[in-house]
Amino acid sequence: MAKEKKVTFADIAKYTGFSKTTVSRFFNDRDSLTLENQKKIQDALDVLGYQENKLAKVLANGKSEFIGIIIPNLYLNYYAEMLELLLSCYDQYGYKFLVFRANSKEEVERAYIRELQAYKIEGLIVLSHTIPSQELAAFQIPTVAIEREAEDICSICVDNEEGGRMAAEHLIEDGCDDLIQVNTFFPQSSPAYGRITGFNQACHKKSRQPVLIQAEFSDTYESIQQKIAEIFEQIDEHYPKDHIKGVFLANDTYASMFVKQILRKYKEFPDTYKVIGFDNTRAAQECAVGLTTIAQPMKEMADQAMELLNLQMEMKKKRIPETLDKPVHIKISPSLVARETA
Amino acid sequence: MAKEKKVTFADIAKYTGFSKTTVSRFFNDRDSLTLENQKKIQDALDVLGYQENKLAKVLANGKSEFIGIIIPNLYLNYYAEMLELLLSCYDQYGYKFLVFRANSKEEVERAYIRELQAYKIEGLIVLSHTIPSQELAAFQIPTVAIEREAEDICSICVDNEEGGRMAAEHLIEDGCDDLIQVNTFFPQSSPAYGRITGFNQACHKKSRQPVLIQAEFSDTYESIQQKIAEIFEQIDEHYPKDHIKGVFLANDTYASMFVKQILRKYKEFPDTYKVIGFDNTRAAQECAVGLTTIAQPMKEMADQAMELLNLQMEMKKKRIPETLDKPVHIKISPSLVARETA
DNA sequence: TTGTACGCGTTATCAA
DNA sequence: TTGATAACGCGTACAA
Repeated sequence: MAKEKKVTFADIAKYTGFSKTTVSRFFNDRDSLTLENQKKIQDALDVLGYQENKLAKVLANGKSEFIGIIIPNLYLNYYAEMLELLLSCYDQYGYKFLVFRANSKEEVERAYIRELQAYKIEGLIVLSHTIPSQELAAFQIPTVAIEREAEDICSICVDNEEGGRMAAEHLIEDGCDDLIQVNTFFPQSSPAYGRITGFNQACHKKSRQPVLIQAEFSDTYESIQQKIAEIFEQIDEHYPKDHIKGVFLANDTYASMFVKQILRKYKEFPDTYKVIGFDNTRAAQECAVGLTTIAQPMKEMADQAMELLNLQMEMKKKRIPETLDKPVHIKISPSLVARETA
Repeated sequence: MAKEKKVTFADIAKYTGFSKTTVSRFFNDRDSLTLENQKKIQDALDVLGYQENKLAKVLANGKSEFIGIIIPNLYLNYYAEMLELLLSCYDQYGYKFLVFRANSKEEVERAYIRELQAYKIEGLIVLSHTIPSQELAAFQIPTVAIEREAEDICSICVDNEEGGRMAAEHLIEDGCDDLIQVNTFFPQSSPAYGRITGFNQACHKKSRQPVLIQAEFSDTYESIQQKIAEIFEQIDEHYPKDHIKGVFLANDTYASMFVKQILRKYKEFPDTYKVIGFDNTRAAQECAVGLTTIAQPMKEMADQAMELLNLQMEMKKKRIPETLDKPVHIKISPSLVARETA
């Protein structure tokens, strides 16, 4: 039956004989109190069992220290790892993260953002692709996009063109007869589109003709697996058995599935297939055969994202709030991690 | 230079000629206004561009709608999937999730919880193992533990004993000569300990002598992989080549790595190994060879966790707050998913 | 170095 | 059906 007695500044003010202001100062400007009085207040805090209320604090000073994150899903290793890296930034910055799982419906995600605004988030990290950056920009919240279309907002992306080039060059050097890309459909505004152009460019430079297979990949793991199986069959039937087929897939998960199909059919990984994934997530490490992949430096991307976001947040908190003149776009160079599949 | 003008109830009260109270009612008890006046206020809202401030609301009514989540990591598929399922509950319950990544240091995790308390979370979901349930209970926050020690708090766990039994029985039926468990060190209070006892019991029932290999698995993927490789070598050298070795591992990720080691050595998955994992996460699906595993019904666990948490939260919000007499522990039955490895 | 008085944006209580 | 007023817990000018 013990009642929940919330101890407030008023209580500890009464207890110590100071005013609420002094108590407040104890937390925000400790040095302005004498050591003796600091101790008095500290004692009162302990005795009365004070627990701070940051919501009240936020209401008073406007700094929520909240960052909203909208992330498509966590079954793709890439997003899970990125989220983990972002969350880990708490220790450095002290921001708290309100996380929403995007669900691809514009209206719903819009509602998520409204909710986040209602909680006075100071910043927003968007990994979901659903809402155009133009609309996001209009919210007037410091925002950073990671690996998505971001014309009107700040962004961190891997240099996808470079990645595409690296993959193509590696496959060509590896003696591939056929150069095949497997990817999803996405608009040219998507940063991932750069991979396609980069891949194609590198091929043309060597006077080679690349092939692009695009498919609709839905949300569930099973259906993706199914689709990959179909694509493998298609490739395996269409190209001559003795050709060396170089296949560059949209991410490690897809690539890993592709490798699995190859193994299912050929038992051992044959010389006639070269496979390259993208991201270098743990999916690449878990792959049955060491998966060659284009690595995104995830840690660096997460760090830079937080730095860029923090910059905007700090600017906005100044006495005369500032804004970036125009969105900053940071491109991070990928690197090729050569393993067994290419 | 457009100034950030925050529109408040006061503004729309002035605009419409009503009082703040009436405006508040518009949101919380719409029907108590005439339709006509509802429309007036709705118009004012649109015209002035009102955005709600839930922080102020929370300060006034005490309901933050926050749930804190403390999760060990997201590189293990199990946690990532569970987090995704939990986050998805927003649509059903409307709770917002403040997510912290645990880091195994008691002091640090304690600080996380203090921070969560400062934001007046209404509930807490703990997947991390660091802080004993007794201490967690003392925080007096509605709490649910998922798959961890939870003597003094509510919990959702898979029936680990049952899982261990199923694995043992399946391996025995499969004609295994040796019955080996690979697991981490954990205290008997850990729910996962039940797997060991369940496995052993089932073995003894059939007059078989199980073997337990325990090892310290650290945090990074590489080191885990290394450790699994060592264990595989150890097993492969120690047991006769022609014996059928049944190996039951702590989770799908470990099992998948183990399978990978087998393949590395034997190219094809041999008849002399039977492998069973645990969880049935995507790691099991991604495994090179279809991995037999003990499935945790994750969706059901997440749903029940939210339901149990919500129950406690609702009880606490009553006019005369109630509490569960004693912690509720829900055990969910696992199921064996037979694939190719056993 | 400390205190007074008011504001932050909403809800709750009581009255009309 | 509506309104006045006091909370909620803390920060911040401004004054002392």
